[in-house]
Amino acid sequence: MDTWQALGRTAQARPRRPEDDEHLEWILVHPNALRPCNNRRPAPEMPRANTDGKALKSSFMHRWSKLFVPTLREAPADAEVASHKFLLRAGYVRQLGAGIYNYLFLGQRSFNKIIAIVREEMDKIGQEFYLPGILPREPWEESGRWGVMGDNMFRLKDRKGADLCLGMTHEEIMTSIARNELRSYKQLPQIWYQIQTKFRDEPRPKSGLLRVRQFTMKDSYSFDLNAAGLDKSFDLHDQVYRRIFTRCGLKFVAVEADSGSMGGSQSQEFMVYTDAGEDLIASCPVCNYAANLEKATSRLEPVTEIDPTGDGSPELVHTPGCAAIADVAAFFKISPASDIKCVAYMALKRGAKETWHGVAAFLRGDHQVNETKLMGALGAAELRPMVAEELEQYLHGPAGYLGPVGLNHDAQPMGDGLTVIIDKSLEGRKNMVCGANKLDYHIRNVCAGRDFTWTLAADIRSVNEGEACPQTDAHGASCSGKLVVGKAVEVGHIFKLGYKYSEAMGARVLDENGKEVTPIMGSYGIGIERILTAAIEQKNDANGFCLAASIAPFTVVVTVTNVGDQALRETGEQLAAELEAAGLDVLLDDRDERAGVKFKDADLVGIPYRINVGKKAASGLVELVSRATGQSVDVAVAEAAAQVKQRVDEERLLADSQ
RNA sequence: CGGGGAGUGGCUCAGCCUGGUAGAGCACCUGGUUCGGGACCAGGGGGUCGGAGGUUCAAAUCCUCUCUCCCCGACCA
Repeated sequence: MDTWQALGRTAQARPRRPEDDEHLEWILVHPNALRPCNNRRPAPEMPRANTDGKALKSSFMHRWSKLFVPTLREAPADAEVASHKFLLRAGYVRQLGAGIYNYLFLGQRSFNKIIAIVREEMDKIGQEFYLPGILPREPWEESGRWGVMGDNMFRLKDRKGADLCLGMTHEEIMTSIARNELRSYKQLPQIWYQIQTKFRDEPRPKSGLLRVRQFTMKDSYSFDLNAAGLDKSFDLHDQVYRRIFTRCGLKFVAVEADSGSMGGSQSQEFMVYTDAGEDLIASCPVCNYAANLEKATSRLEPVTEIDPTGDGSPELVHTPGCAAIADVAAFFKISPASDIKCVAYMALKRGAKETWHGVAAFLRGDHQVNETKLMGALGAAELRPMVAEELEQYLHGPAGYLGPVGLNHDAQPMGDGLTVIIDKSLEGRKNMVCGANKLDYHIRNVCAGRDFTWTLAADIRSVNEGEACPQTDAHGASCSGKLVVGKAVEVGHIFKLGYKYSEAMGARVLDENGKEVTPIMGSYGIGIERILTAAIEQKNDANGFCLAASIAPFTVVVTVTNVGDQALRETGEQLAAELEAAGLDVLLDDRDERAGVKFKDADLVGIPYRINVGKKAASGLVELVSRATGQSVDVAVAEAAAQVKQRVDEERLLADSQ
């Protein structure tokens, strides 16, 4: 109210002009325009009960004719994925640079609604903080991540030359607060969260808002006394995340995920299936198994070993020109499953200093290396293929003819010599074919363990679609399902971090025995714009997209088909006022445009309900159109508001019941 | 970072090969006719052709360098 009075006075200070009212109205409609940082708080509901005077009441209405909603008939050529095209066409966003976007009115409204849902749910389990986006170097040095983050971290210097970075995640900062403030087990558990801008200098921003360099994240961090406590915090987040995504109208799956460089034991991603996604998910249609391909396993059918030749001992065979698996298989008339494939890498180990180590990975000819798993098994930070000289140095052989027989390997991974790592599916295998580390030669009758050994055996392969589900039931019986692989986008991720940060940064509390202990941590993220993007990817058609009422910028648009007709205009105004009174976000399309233009625009921008005020209004009827189904029903003007309210309430009820 | 593509009014694009000083549709402004799925007529405004340098009497067009954006890959707590 202070704002309104102050503005009122300013406006009165000079002779009133007709446009003053309009301008005043504009500001009143947008109380946030005067807030310095409306990103931090959702648009507060205006205190409707406290409003006085007709002017204010009527000014509440959002009239399309007064708004800036720059819809585009055609999508800019730069946009490829559906969500990107539609966000641009619907006037939600405009691009400023690669992976950098302006949010316009509709985009920001939708955004604020998503944030409001996230906040409402997160407040049930945690406490909201707000940490800075610009961060000093020191905490990152303490955790060891100043170096690890590499070029993905935006770095800058202040005027004194001190190093700063733009926050890409906040484990360090939250942990520093915990270290400084938490003293006793009695203060645990704690769940602290924030909704804040993150910066990541992505090597390749892409797909509109799917991979960007500045985005908004809800990130939370839990501090518990012990593993059981962490399990609880993790489960709380799991439950709350499910509610958040459900309320936002997303169809999602929770999948097992790789922990990556975050460290930690368990991690779960919340994924939305869409071809625009960058992740591959393996899931079982029979049981509930679902995992990121970086993590997924499968049950392999036993391989029928081929018969040995000669006395069964390894035999050198001249195989000219057979460098590829397919050539070798054809030459020996065997299945690729009986061939041993070698993929040779140089692996980076990060410690006090960075060192590169030779690694030879062996697996079945018909399998593919999963580099995420491989790095995990090795404890490597990066991988790159060996070059020819390195192949010669470590394996003494040329590409295409590499094999495990006769290799000198280290006993421990990532030593000075060669690390030989085999996929578990090779253990116990017999009579296989492999390269001889000699141009144009292979060896047959090769048995794992007898003819070659290894530094370590691990699961380092990617599962293939159609392989058997790895799950077993309570009685130990195998699941009968076959895995299917689909593309998805990650909208949330929850991690059990363990002690990595609390230990590194020296956070300690006293337990009930007065003994110093390190709290155990979890970290949990939700990408706010990815919710919007995923929702659009999930529900769009030729005309535009459809958002759930919970996250749409407006719940209902009242389309006055012909504003030249005063009766229609008045009916529209009145109906919109009723919808407002019912607590719905209403947009009144009072533009002097042809009906077709307004219908197209309404469909484009994703508002879930539309009420057409047209010819039938004379007989007291309007049309209620659902964007999702396209279905239209005639309802009495007097009933329309209640009908929309009922549908929206049902949608919310449905979400709540899940 | 490797590979590919593109920069010409706000948007989509033509013109470039074969140099001669910029065009269409949509959008925008004015007037009129229209008015239920992106109307029509008439008139009008708006572009140093991403930037720099060069060749030439003359460059959107040819050459060199550079910047930006998009796609594939690498990468991606």
